[in-house]
Amino acid sequence: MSFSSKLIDWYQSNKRDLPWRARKDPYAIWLSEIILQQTRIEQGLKYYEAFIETYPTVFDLAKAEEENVLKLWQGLGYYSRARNLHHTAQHIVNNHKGIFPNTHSGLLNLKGVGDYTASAISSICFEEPQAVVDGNVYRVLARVFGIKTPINSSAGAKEFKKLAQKLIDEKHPGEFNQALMEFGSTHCKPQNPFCEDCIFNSACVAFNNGLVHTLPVKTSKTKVRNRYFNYLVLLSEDEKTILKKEPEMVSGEISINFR
DNA sequence: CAACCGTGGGG
DNA sequence: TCCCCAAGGTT
Repeated sequence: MSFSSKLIDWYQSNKRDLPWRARKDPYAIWLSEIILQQTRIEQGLKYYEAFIETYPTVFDLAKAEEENVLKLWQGLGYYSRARNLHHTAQHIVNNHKGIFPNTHSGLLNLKGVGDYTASAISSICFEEPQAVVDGNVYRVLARVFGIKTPINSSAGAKEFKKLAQKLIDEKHPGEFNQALMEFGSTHCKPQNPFCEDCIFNSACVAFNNGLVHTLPVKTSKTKVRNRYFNYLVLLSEDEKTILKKEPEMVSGEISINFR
């Protein structure tokens, strides 16, 4: 049985009942995808409900005041998403008669829509086989296939997109994409994944080599941290610093000799 | 490609 | 308290 078949079978019986899964119209899917960018489903859920209720169609969103859109977005973070959302709704209404582009490349032209979101919309709404690669997909593929390429590198981005694209079920791309993300989100979790009860554990490279907690690999970016050091500087009567360097000084240690 | 954009939750 | 992570995109 293929990777995609096993995955989709798992999805059929394990998927959560989420409101946007009941529809395939690009407005609802686009709205949900923008809201869910870098946002947990539990957090985005209320906002999706509020937006779809307040602005049932792209026309309603387009004619809203930006101020009101931002007000409804309040608390979600990444506020440029809200401005782009409103801007794109007006663009769709004014230049495309309210009809969303129906291809991956067409969707990519919309503000706030990158490769991930264009792939999600085109696969879910138009059955275009474009693989999504989000944090969940990185994790699942890195573990199952034992990929050690850092996910936050350009090489990693290419490699994972290529693999996901190879694995995708071209007959059911939307289903496959959602299944892969759902699997990563609720089963192949970052911490304490359910490896003992996993459809891939006989083949999973990470599971069979003790790498589950090692993969995916992420290169640590140099993060700025405020550190406070206290120095004691001793001066002699003639303003000379009294400090003697130790030979063989260990990096990071400072030695001061008093005399 | 690094930096930046936000908030909430978990370890 | 601190760091990581979350259905990413833009500059």
